[in-house]
Amino acid sequence: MARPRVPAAPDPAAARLGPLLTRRFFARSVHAVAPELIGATLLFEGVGGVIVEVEAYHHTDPAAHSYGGQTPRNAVMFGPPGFAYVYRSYGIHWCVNVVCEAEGSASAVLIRALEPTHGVDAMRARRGLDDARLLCSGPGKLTHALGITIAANGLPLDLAPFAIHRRRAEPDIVTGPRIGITKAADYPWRFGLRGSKFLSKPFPR
DNA sequence: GTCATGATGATCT
DNA sequence: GATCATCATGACA
Repeated sequence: MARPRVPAAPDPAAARLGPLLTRRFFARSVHAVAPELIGATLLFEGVGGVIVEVEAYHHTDPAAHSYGGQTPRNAVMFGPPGFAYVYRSYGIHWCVNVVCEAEGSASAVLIRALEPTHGVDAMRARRGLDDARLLCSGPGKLTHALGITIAANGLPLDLAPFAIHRRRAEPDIVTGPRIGITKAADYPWRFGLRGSKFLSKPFPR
């Protein structure tokens, strides 16, 4: 069925930002940080939205980039928490992670989808799309929409151009298996905002 | 709606 | 040479 293409209006409630998340927030287990990022607002140069989908990658996890040890690509994951780890995916896209836990623990949360709330016109221009549901509904899409590239690799998340604001209310969170991986594909380390129209894929029910 | 496929480059064997 | 933490497109139902 061809649904009429109606761009979703930004949720006015989502625009009420909580305080900035500081490095201390990220200095905890990825399994604690990942679900708490759902509902937070990620901005890059003032453009972004509400985080509606993330995945946790722990250094003991065969699917994590850090699993095989430190390399030039994943070096930021081995550094202190509260910094951005950006890598190229499939030779084409950029993906952004937030480094968690402690220096050397090499654990991170992949930001997979946003509900666009800030700078939506800029995102539409970069992506060449109107439908807000498609602007940031995937890890490669959201970096394109926000203008995040390898230049952001290693930048602190609590200073410009990044800002992540704490959520105001406790969201209804769904969990499920992660997307697009072959190793450890059964770990339920994908977290999402239940019922969101801005997910990269629906959660299995 | 589902499914298959090509693009494209760093990393690793 | 194979493997990717992906996306857009086009065939088909």
